[in-house]
Amino acid sequence: MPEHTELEQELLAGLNGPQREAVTTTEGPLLILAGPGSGKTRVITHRIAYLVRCRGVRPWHILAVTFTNKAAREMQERLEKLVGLSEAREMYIGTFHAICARVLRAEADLLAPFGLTRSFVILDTDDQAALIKQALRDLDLDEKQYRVSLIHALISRAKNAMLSPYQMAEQARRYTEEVAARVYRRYQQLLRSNNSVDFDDLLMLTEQLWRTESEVLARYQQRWQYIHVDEFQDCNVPQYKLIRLLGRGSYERPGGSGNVCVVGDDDQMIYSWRGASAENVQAFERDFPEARIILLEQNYRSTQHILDAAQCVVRRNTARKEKRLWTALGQGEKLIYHEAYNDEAEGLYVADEILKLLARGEVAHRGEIAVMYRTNAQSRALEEQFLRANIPYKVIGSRKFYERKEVKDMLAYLRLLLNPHDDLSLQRIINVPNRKIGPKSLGELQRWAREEQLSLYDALQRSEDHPTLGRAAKNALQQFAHLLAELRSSVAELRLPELLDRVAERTGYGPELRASPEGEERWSNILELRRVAEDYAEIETSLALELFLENVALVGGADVAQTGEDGTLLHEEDQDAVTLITLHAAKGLEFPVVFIVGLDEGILPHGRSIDSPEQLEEERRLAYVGFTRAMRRLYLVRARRRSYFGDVVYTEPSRFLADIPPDLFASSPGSESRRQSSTWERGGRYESYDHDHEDYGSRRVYGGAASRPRRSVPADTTFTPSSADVSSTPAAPRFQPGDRVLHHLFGQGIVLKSELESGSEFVEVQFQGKHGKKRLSLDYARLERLP
DNA sequence: GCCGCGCCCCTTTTT
DNA sequence: GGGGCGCGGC
Ligand SMILES: Nc1ncnc2c1ncn2[C@@H]1O[C@H](COP(=O)(O)OP(=O)(O)OP(=O)(O)O)[C@@H](O)[C@H]1O
Repeated sequence: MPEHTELEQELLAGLNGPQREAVTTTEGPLLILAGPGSGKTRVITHRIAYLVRCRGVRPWHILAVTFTNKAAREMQERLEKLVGLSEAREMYIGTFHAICARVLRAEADLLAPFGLTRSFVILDTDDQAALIKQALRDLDLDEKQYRVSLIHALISRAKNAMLSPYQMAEQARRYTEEVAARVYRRYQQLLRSNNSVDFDDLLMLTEQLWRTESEVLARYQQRWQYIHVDEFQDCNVPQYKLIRLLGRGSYERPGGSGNVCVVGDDDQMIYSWRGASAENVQAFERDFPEARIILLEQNYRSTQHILDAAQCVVRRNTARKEKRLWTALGQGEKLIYHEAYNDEAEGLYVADEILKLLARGEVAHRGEIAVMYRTNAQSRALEEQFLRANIPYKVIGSRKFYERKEVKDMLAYLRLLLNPHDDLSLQRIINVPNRKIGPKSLGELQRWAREEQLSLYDALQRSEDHPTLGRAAKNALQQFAHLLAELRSSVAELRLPELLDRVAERTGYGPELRASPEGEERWSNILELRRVAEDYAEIETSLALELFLENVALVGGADVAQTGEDGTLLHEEDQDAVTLITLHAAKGLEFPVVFIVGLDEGILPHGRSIDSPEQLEEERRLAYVGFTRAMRRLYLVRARRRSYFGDVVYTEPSRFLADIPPDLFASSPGSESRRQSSTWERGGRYESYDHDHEDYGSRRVYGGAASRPRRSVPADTTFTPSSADVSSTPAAPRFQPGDRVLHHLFGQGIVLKSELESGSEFVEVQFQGKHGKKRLSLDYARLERLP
């Protein structure tokens, strides 16, 4: 078939030898171990495209698993480009948790033994904590002594090791763990009586279902015949077991296609705290002994200086296999190191530098820039400066929006409509807005519900029969019961966005917020939530509710972008923005320009990891992951003082800086920041030139250890950007006025105009229906041309 | 029953 | 810098 060869040529054209081998080895297990930027993810996407377009594999037989939502979205987008929207939509691409949620929901009939029904809800972190707290109270344990966060972490660790409460108690190595095992038991009871699951349950229950129900497993083995796992090094035990079951069946009942392609890099293993372990690679080799192993050695992402620096940091880890990694992209620019006076100045420096990059045209779009940090808390200092400098940015993985009270309240209503036995949500909103059902009435109702073995919802419906509650309380409860029943019946009548409207209006929550000026912002948040719900308007409402709530729980909603001026929330595709992201979430991504901030002892490596050699190695890998995200320019930034929980703390430079040979650094760009640049004196003493010269001499310097190899001055040459660095973008517009287009959210539309602006194409599209006219950047918007 | 104040702890990292 | 929680005043 000649088209085949042509297609094949096209797909294989952008691949090197070993990559081609990986892509065309479509049958049997495949293990790809390779360093960053070597095209592992590219192999997965091209392999999938090859399967579908050259080997005639139907797209619904394809499964691709990622670890973060962002990675799943990126892969979906890459595949849409390679195989087209309609085919890509038929594949299953998602995180383990999302896949498990989908499986469990689909197998609703078999959930009864687990104490769940189809309408189970996935609890977010806060709700999980609330249940732990409840469990502690039920067991008469002191919350001060047994901190919720600690107990929660211990329970989660046990669940990820697939231990039952009983097994956890047996294996307890300290008293706290024994107590946690008791809490675990109660916590599971509470979860189930709420008809709810936590994140760990999703994995464990699916594994259990597949392991015990062989016909069910067989169906999924039939369905997903080509399995791909990205970032395999971060698999934990239940996740690996899922892959094994799907690809090879259980020891007792072998099965599955055996077509399992896993790709990973042990130097990028950064989730061992979540149960990831290098043992999974060994397990894979044991369980799939015939696996073809392919190594990739050429890095296509970064320039040599960046790679060198990254490898110098990770090379200090013991017990790692050295991998060859080279780039043909040339030496490239040197790294830029900057030391700021404090964390505020750190943010200011980054913001300034970004403005300069844009002004000089060294970077065409803000989207080419990412700022990475170790802890989420570090984003605030950056955000403040970005707001001041009017730099649009987006914080990836920020859950802030979904943590707002009004948003949580609305979501609690929605969850209750789906799953009336969600006592947690009912408790939350029974008196929101105020309907005179205070803690006393609620407490009495709960006590009674427990006594009568009713869910809170059923108890509410029958509150007339309550023996002791007074008339006023009963009236209030009855009225609320009717309200809920009425809202529940409107699920059948309304689309999801309209359902949200009805909830807001009928509960009186909307009117209350709109009535006061203070409520205005909160009301606009509810409108924002409604906007997210609009994506589900076309789907049958009860299914839409399920999907919407699942998405909120697992994805934490859209990545939130914020404009400079007014702080309004905008969605990702709406504008060109700088990315703010944790090092963890950045794994698998790449950006032309990367800033890593907080290269301080205590931050990176994090203070909690400093005492343990294993954890310190993980910090090193984290730095490695961060460095290797950069394509052509890498900034390493730190602050000498930092506010920590309010008070000021002096920091020392990260020990990782000392691992980088000084000749890989350029000086700070520009003359005015040269004043701020810092240097190490010959004696290893650290000295700074900006602001003041107060003597902090008693503080120790540079990693604190005199024995540390000391750095000399990073060469103090002026930084000159090379013209080759300016990224090139197409000179001709892709769309013309009159073109018919399809957008994944807004549907069909007609291009009104198209213009090129600093190398990016912007189109104005008139969409059909309520979306109306929109201006989109083609750098972000996914637009398909329609014939 | 509501609200405001002050105290405490908190921070890894993600689903 | 901030969120949760308990206490005390209205
Ligand atoms: N053969 C190739 N020719 C040109 N570009 C390539 C080739 N292989 C990979 N690339 C490019 O290199 C970059 C890195 O690829 P990719 O993200 O797949 O690497 P990776 O191994 O998954 O990296 P990481 O481990 O850091 O996630 C991408 O921009 C990709 O398009």
